[in-house]
Amino acid sequence: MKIQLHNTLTGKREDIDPENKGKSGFYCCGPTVYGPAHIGNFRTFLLQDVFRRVMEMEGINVHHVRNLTDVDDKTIRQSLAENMSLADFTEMWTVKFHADCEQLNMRAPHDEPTATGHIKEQVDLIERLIDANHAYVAQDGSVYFRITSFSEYGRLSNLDQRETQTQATSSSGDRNDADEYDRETVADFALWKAHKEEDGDNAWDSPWGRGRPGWHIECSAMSMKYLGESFDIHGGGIDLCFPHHENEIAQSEAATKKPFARHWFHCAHLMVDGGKMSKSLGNLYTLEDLVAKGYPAQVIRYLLISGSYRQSLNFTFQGLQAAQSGIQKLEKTVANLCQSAEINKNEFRGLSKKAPNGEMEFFQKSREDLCHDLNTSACLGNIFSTLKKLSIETPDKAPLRTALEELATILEALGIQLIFEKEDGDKDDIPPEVNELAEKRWQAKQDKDWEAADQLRDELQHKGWKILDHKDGYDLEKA
RNA sequence: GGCGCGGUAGCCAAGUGGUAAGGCCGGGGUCUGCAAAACCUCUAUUCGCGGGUUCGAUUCCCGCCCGCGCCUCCA
Repeated sequence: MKIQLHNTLTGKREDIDPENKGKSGFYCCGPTVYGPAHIGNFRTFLLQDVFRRVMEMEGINVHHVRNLTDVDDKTIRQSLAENMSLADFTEMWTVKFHADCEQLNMRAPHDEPTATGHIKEQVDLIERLIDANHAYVAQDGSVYFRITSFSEYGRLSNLDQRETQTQATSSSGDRNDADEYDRETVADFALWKAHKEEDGDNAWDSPWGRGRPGWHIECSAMSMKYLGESFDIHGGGIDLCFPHHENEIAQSEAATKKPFARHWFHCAHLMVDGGKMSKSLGNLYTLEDLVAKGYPAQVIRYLLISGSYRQSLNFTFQGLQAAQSGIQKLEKTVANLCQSAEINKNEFRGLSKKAPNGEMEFFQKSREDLCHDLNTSACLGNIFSTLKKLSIETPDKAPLRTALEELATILEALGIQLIFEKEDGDKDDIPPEVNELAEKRWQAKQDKDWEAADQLRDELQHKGWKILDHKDGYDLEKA
């Protein structure tokens, strides 16, 4: 089935990979590893993960690259502050990032290049730009991209040159004032930054002296190295549109004279309580924060992908709660259907497969939602409505099995793993005294001693256990 | 100021030129000694406001109001 995605560059929904069948280069701007990624970062990475999964479901061979920015002002500043080498410092946060990704059930990219691991590629690219007169060396040994040499500049973010230049003049403030004297135009951006005192030992040799790469150049150099000078899809948060992606396009296309990424895939931001998430407002959450509050990573994943990617999603705890209830409903319904189909629910996940060439019988709508501009929200909606129909119409085992296979396939594309509770092993976790109370209460109930039974039930409640009665017995569940 | 996104039930959120998916919460019911759980079921004559086009607009056009984001290194 054809996959379509809105392209920021053209403002239209376009087919993905219409010509280069079966193979797709997908580059994502990854995190700067100077601290724990927050759930806003993860919303983007998660949506990218879903998109990759959708392509894979449809049989496209994706080459997924996501970089790690391991040298910039923040990483340098923090590592120095913590008295660690830049390498050790960024390694520490990379490990943390990977652990978070795994918890969130994200597929690892095929390549995860680092900026410091690709100094040579970046230097080479900068040299090409200087040779082509698209870049120049400033007095201090920094190298800048000459944006007036690239007439397409501003196309992605719809800024014309006059605008970018006046904007730069009026808003650059004093942050980069030292650089400004060296630049031909204030809007020119750094490809290579000459070494400064505050960088410590973090500098590399280059034809222009010691220094370090500017931020934008790493993505150009690394995407081209792993995916070629032109590739299919480039993704990131909407905030990267300008200047980061604009700069990437300028650098790359000026150097290669070829179109860079064909398709630009931008995710809207996650908001918190209706506004931007920021450290200073104290509303910046990490995965760890939420897990510590008792929300499983799967629930967080569900919430973060439950809104469509072009729409900003407002994070609230009420929303998290809703996500938790939603995923639980999904789990119960699937467990019931598995029972009807005489399938062990633990084998449910294994039922997923690649999507068929033709249509799905039951979950085609959900599949189309995913393929048509990654409409995760509609996809989930259609999952629920299809499930409702299924449980009412209760078809025979064979069609039910087909339905479950399709559902497993869709959920695999969403990366949602259902966790079925009350597995056989779980009973062991019940403390003996709790079991004893529950037994007593059951006995009292059999004896129709309601008062005693209710009292015991309250007691169990206090100990944090809930009784789920059914006809000829009961289950215990942690409250 | 420029660019972009959005305003749909208590909350979250799809969507289409033909009369409003889904989730959460809440109500009702079945079950139960009562609960809980589970299952079933109900909840927007209406889609920010005012015009226009149309047989018909939430969906297209114009204007207005409100919210949010980006505007040089934040996913």
